[in-house]
Amino acid sequence: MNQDGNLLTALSAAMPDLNKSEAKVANAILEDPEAATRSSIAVLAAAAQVSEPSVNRFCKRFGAKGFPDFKLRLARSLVSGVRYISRAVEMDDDIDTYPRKLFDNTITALMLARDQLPLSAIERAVDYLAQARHIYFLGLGTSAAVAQDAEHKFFRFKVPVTTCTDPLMHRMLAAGGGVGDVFFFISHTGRTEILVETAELARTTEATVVSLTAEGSPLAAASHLSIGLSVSENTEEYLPMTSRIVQLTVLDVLATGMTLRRGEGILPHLARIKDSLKSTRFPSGD
Amino acid sequence: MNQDGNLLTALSAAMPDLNKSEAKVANAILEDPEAATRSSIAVLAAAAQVSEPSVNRFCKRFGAKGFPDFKLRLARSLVSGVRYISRAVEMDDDIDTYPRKLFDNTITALMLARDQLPLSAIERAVDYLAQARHIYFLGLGTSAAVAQDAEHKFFRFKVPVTTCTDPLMHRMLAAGGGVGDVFFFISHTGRTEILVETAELARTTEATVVSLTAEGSPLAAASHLSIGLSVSENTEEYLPMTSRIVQLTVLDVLATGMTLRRGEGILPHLARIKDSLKSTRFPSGD
DNA sequence: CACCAAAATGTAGTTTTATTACAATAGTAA
DNA sequence: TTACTATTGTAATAAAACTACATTTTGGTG
Repeated sequence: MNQDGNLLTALSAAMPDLNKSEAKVANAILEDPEAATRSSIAVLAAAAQVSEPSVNRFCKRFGAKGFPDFKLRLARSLVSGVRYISRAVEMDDDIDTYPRKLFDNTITALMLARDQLPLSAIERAVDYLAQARHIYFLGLGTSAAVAQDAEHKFFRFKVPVTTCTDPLMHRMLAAGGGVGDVFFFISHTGRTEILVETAELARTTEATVVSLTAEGSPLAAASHLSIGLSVSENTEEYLPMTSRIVQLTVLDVLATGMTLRRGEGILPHLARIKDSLKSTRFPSGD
Repeated sequence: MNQDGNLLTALSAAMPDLNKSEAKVANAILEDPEAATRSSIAVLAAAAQVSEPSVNRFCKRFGAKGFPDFKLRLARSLVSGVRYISRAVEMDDDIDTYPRKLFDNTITALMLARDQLPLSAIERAVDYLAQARHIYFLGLGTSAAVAQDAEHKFFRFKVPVTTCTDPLMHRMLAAGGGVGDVFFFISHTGRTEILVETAELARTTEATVVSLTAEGSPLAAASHLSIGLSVSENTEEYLPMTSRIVQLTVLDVLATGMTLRRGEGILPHLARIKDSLKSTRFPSGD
């Protein structure tokens, strides 16, 4: 798993589990990974303010044979050209700076999510969705847009899909849930009271409650199944940004899972839906 | 910054100009570059049947500071080739495969977009948006969800923002456009007839027409300003996937551009909006 | 063909770098 | 507090890379 999983994301992900000197080393590396690949163990140890063996132990902890091997892996991870230390946008950033930062932050968020994807939860979610008689995507605020996007994906599988943004409507829908209904809740924080209450209400019925939300949140607790995303709040200064992108991508994964579950047979159907739009468009060159 | 020309290619290219022992080293490396990155200078020298200093000289000849530096560059060259190839999901992919593929494809799309971002168009778009009296985000299908997301971002800047998905409503809104109105069209293909017609209608008014769509598309042509995204259709088998993610990220960039344009003064306002949601949530642990 | 550069390659020793063994310290539970 | 464990550092050792210089090879010349 070390072979492919990006080392930088592994570092950021492991941060909480590291002890003092290990954390120092991790920080020093994340600070300037490029420089780290060019440094000797002594230089890096100095930069991190720890002893050389600490750096060495750190490397081994991450599955490397030793420091040189670690540097090699690091170099490989760097190829993508992403700034891993998610630098926040500053007020005096110019046009050459902030777009790149935003893209890099988003890319980093996706890489982190990719490396800690709760695959078994996803698999079970696909099970539920594939067997659903009716799917309800419920979200508020930014997540409402995500829910709308999900609707646009899942109706293609010949399942009735409903999205709505009215919390009162949510409650009524939830109260009316029955066997085969899947209530799919989407929430960044997983702490929005009305949404959690709606989830609890849905749980009192025969319906299945699935959520795509923060790990360990009240909403996750209220669900039969939760696809837990570990949220790095710090990057989202004033505008919600990366979290919804991750959510959308997870929904892509679920939709793809549906497609695979349905087998080859569904492909002509999907193609037909896609082709139905052709006549609404100006002919394309290619 | 880096001499990014692939090192392996450079090696093969330089072959004819190399002397005997250098050629031996080159061959040994090309034989198994992966192994070369893991070997010490002694091992590689043995494999190439030359002395260690020969290997060292060889490295310097190719612009490296020394053997370790050379290995680093080699390691980089080895990944860069593969990284950017996006792999399509196959019908027999399993849970360990397709989620990763989807994430990788999305990440790749973002990296590509990042590297060819039309910065000047973005800058001008921020100009328009910052001066707008009213912003209309118009999109259909998947792009409707993107438009909705945009609405959730831009209303925060104290500008009236309208989104709607009804094409007839679009037309009426467009027809009523005036000075200071910005019609922001979002479309993956840029070829949807009704949308292009609406854009053309809006152009007959005093309003400004901006579009986030495929480069060189009819919609782009119909706009005062177009933020052109080069679309790689091939990855999108049956469901639109990566394009909307890129669109969303570009909208993040625009929103951030707005924030920067407005200056520090806007920050308390953004914070207030964010805080307004606090009371709707269960208290968080941290 | 012998001879002499000049280039190429190798040898051996030096320096740098990484690792290991072990000691010291800090933290934790009895 | 004491004893135990986990963490970190010190110093010695081993490994790797590099340099200076010796040797060989190559190619041209008398």
